Amino acid sequence: MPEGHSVRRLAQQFGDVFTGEALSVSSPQGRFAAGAALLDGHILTDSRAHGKHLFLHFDHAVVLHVHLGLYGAWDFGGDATFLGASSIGAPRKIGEREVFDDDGTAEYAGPPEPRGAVRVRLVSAHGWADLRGATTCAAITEAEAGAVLARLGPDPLRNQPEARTRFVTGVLSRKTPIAALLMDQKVIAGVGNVYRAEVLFRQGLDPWLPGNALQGSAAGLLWDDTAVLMADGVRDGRIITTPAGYWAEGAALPSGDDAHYVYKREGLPCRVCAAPVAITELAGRKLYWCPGCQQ
DNA sequence: GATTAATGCTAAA
DNA sequence: TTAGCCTTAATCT
Repeated sequence: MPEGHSVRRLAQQFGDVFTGEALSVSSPQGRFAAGAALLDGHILTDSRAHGKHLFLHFDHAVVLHVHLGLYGAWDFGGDATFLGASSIGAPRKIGEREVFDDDGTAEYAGPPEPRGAVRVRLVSAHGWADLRGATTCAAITEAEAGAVLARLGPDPLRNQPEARTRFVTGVLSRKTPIAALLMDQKVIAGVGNVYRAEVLFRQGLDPWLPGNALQGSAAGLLWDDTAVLMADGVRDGRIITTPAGYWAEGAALPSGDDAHYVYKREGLPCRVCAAPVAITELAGRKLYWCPGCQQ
C-alpha cells in the first residue's frame, strides 16, 4: 500500500480540488450504494489524513472514511480548472503507484465510463475521483471518526503535542521487537513495510531488539528520522531513503533500484558494508535488513 | 495467457 | 488463524 505519505498527498489533493464543492456521490460497483446516497449532493468541508486513514468531512457532519489497504487507489480527472487547483502536480492516480498524464492535450468530456469495480465515484462541476480496491470505505459520524483516530498512534506528519514522547514511551514500554512496533499503527501511524525496513537500517537498529531494550535517545532519533523520510515522501510522491550519492551520476531523482538501502534488495550487497541483505518473515510480512549494519 | 506477489487491514472462523 | 479485498506489475509458461 501507499504508506502514510501517499494518504497525506491524497488529503491534500481532495482539499485542493474538491473542498467547498457539492459532490455527486455514487457507487458504480454497488457495494457502497447506501453510503453514497447518504453523501450525495453534500459539500466537502475538510479533508484529513492520519496515518494511512483518509477522512473526507461533509457539510452534514458525515465523514467518508477510507483505508486503501494493500492495493486500493484513487483515480482523478477533470478540466483545466480542476487540474490547475492541484498543488501536488495533478497526479491522475494516487495509490500503490502514482501516475501522471504525459500530456495535457486531452479534452475533458466529463467522467469516463466506470472501469472495473469502482466502489465510490465523486463528481464535482470540474472533475471526478474514483476509488477502487479499498479495505475500508464507510460513511460514518464525526464521533465514529474520532474513535478511529483514538485508536491510532501519533503520525509523524502531523504536529501533535507530545507525539514524539508518546512514540518513545510506546516503544520503551514493550518487549515486542522494534521491527514489529514500527508496523503497529497504535505505536506510530503511517509507517508501512518500506519505511519500517529503511528507517531501521538508517538508524543501525537490530530489527529484533525489544522495544524496552532501546535507549530513549535511540527511540527519539528513530522517530525523528521517520518524520524526515515521510515528509520527503509527501514532497516527492514516492519513498526515497538513499542520498544522492547512491543515485546515477547527475540524476535529480534515483531510479527505483537506487531509492532504498534494503527494501527488496535481499541477496544484494549492502550499500554500506557489502554484506548480503537478508530477508526474514516477521508477522506475515517480509522484513529486509542488513546483518552487518544492524546489530 | 496464467500466476504470483505487493507499500495492509478487517472480519469471519 | 485465515480468507477477502478484486488492482497492478512483474514473472512464469
